Amino acid sequence: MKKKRIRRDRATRQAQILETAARIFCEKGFDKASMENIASATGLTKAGLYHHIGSKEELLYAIMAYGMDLFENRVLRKVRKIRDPLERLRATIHGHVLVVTRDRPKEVTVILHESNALKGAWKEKIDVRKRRYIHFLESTVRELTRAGVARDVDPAVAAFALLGMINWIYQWYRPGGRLGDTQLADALTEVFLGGILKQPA
Amino acid sequence: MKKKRIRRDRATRQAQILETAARIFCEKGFDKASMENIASATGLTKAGLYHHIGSKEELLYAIMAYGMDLFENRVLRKVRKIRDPLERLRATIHGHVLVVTRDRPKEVTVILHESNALKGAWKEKIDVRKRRYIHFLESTVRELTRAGVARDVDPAVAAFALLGMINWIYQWYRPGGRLGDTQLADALTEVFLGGILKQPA
DNA sequence: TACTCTACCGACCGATCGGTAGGTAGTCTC
DNA sequence: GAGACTACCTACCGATCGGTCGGTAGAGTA
Repeated sequence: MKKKRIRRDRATRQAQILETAARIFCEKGFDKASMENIASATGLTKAGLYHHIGSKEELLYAIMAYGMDLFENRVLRKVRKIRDPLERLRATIHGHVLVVTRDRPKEVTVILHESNALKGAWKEKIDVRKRRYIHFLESTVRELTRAGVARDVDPAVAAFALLGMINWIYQWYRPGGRLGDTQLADALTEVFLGGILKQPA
Repeated sequence: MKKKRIRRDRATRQAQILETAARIFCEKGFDKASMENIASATGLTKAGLYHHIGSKEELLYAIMAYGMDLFENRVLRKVRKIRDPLERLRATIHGHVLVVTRDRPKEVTVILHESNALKGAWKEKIDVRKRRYIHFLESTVRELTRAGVARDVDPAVAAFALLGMINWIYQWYRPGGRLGDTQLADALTEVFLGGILKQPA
């Protein structure tokens, strides 16, 4: 019996490949996931998969870029408009935590865990976007310090401390457990703001 | 011209292999580091390397176990004796940060980054030791809450927030930079304690 | 119907991997 | 000096990998 292969149009396959590859990279890690794994999970052969993508590394880049798009559209774009730095920081933490726990855990996990698998120009393009976010956090902290709301904390340390808290979540948090995602977001907001502000919120 | 091979005794080679392999796993990642890489960096052939170790995975386990030994001896063993929970927590944070930044960055990085490369019994043995540390942190936080010193924060969230801050350090901190390691330890202590205590220290 | 476009496949390639069998040459013991 | 021990090497194996080549079949167009 011959396997029935399904033909799809370009855009549909591209989306399906990104989704599937993100899942498999996330489960097995970039190096241990073979292109054959991804191809068959997509309902294609390896050669068929290569009709749509250029290389394994390009596929990884596409997943990361998609994850960054999502983060920037869903979090950064909205909070940049907020004038009050305290409210801006609150909204950022809340949004970031929810992206990590609820929206696109696979793409985010890949970004966090496989960043060293990317090289050269591709790595640089992702790193630039990460750095932009760090600077955004740092300058928000600086604003709070200048306004006398926050203690005189090193903005870089504060930014990386926050990033560490949030980016570590994927290592332990499992949705559907005892802790809800908004609860987690609130708790982390409280810890971080308590840590840098002069008086509790 | 024949290469002169150097003979060493068991213990010396073992230590040298662990050290070298930790460096290479750390630089290239577990999957991309080949046994040939490690062998030649040790001054051996691959077969010569296999005279000393059982498998690539066992080597990874040995590195992680060594890193955990170090952490437990240098941090946990000393702070467990401290009666006052606040002082105990302070000493733990300080010690943990210094292990990550100063003592054994390579072994620690391997533990943090390659934990999924281990499987079955080996993974479980490392995970048990990690979990013991988490429980230690949680119960210290619980003590502080019961004593009325800390706010009524979820001990698990607090523990993982702290772990996230500290374990993220290896992603961005470079020794010899603007920031000293004790400075960093103090700053993170301040942020975390400020985040969970009722009043600033 | 004939031509084109494109999504896809079967079969294959060279490279590299973790790991091993069997031998060799120093060193230690008596 | 004989024998045992052990640290190590040369040469090799089967498996798997990322990637490619030369097609093929179905849908769209004229």
